[in-house]
Amino acid sequence: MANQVTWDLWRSFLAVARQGSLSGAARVLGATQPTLGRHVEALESGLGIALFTRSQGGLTPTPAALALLAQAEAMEAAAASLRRSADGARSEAGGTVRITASEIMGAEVLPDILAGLQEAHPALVVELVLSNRTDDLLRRDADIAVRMVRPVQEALIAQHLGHVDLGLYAHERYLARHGAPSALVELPRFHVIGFDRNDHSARALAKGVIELDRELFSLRSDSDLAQLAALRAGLGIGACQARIAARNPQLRPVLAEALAFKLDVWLCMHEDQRASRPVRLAYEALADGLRRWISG
Amino acid sequence: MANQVTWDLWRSFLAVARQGSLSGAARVLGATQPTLGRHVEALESGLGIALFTRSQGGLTPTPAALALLAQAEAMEAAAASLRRSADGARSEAGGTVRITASEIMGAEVLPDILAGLQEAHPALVVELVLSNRTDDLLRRDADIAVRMVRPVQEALIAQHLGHVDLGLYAHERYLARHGAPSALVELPRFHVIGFDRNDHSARALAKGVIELDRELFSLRSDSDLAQLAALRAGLGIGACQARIAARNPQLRPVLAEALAFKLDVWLCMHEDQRASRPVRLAYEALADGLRRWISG
DNA sequence: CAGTCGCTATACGGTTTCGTATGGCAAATC
DNA sequence: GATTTGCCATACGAAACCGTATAGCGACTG
Repeated sequence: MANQVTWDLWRSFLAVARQGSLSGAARVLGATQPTLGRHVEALESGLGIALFTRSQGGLTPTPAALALLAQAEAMEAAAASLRRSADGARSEAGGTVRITASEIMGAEVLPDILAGLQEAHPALVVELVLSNRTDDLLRRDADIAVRMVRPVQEALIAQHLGHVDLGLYAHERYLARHGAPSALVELPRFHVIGFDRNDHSARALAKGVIELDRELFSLRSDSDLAQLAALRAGLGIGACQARIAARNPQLRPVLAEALAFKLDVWLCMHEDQRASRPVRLAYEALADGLRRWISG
Repeated sequence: MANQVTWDLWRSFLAVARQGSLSGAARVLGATQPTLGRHVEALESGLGIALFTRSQGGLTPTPAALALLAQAEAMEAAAASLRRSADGARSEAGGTVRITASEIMGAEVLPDILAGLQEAHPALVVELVLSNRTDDLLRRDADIAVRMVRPVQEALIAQHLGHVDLGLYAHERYLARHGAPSALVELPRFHVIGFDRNDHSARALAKGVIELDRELFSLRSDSDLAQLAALRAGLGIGACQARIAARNPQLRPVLAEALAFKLDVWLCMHEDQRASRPVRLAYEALADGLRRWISG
């Protein structure tokens, strides 16, 4: 009853909630099922609330536990961040750095840059998180973020690297079969590849340039990579970075004079991580590589 | 050597780093000095790095430890947030809610609103953090934030409540002695109260309206409350919310027709906390009270 | 329908961890 | 200059914790 709620109990709580069973959590944490059972019991008694309903098949989180889950994950992210930083401080050359970027940047642009980084510093381990969420950094899910919007948080070091040009493209096979629109108003008669329900990237992309309506698209996907793959496969007309399109000569610009966006490229990291050598190395490599990518 | 780095070790690390001694940390955590010594030892051996240099007077953090400190604090904030949420889920009426706001709002506007909340829900405990930093919420240093800028993070629930009017004011005693400026260009000849080194609020306040130069001010303070106090004491001309100025009839508007700002008022909370009853109660009370304050 | 699998709950012995007590050291104090 | 204070380091007994083993239950399978 008067038991202390130690931080470790939260780790056990998180594992049990994720695995759905004491046994599963025990396997993940390298402990045993009775131990996890005791931890959950201690946490429940320390907090004074029920966290799981026990059944023979496992443990089901109560609504109260579900409400705590996201915050426990934030705590876990902080612990993981601490571990990465400490590992980076230990060895002179090694360490792990966790980078988040948009799907497109992460899959199409960063690999080349990271390959060079890996070659220059073989002991460096890079973790790459592809996500369009912009709050990975503040949740400490990552050390460095490549973003297309200007970050506003004061605790971040942010650097504007320039901008990439975007435009509409289509595979030459598609254009040979369906022709090409000669004006924006013709677009609805073609197969347009666009977002499904996530209008976030679209909002950032087309600030008042054009009214992007979900209904316009004949192929919808919230995965930018799926959109790019569809574009390459000749399914229709879609948006793409000019430099990425240039790598595939079969992709031809569409309505290039009528429609052109640009996206700013920002590189961000935590102020705290300034002293971390692996993070600094990766940051420099990304800044250098992205600048080179931007300028061609 | 092959020891596990448990989450609790970070709590001990944080306490030792803060207190500067094992004994002091032991007092804070309710443990004993040998235990804290063992924890630090285990953490250092688990991470493979030295965290403190021992001396007879206490323990001094190494640079590596200092680099980890901010992240450990983030972890602590997450743990505290978990505890608040759990406490709120336990009792039907009670719980603790942590609110952050700017100094001015927190000292001049919120107390009245919170008094009403306290009266309606006596078991509710309110923690008020006055800070102009905008990242308190994401670091989980608070549950609810009253901010004057639009938050951009997706994980936040944000509500625009309206805007407050700002203008320049001065005490009638000051005006009687020094007169009042009749145009903006005359302002440098008067005593102007403004910020010291923190130009953040100024940037948000005067977006292109007027070039605010630090040299313009004859009284400089980064504390908004100190600025307000100086204004009330008749030290010179300074910016103030119109409704706050109206409560003190001796404060007279200066250059009201030439200079008028407005600040948006936003109320934010974490998505995660939607299920938390005390947070929701405080959120509703703040939304209601602030709207009333804004509309007069 | 018997058999297997996966889970939780409980009892018990071993190990880890903690707290108490003590020694030693440096700095401040009377 | 003796004394007190505050600190870390170490040794030892006690308490808490963990893991092993087992029983019991339900669901799925052949």
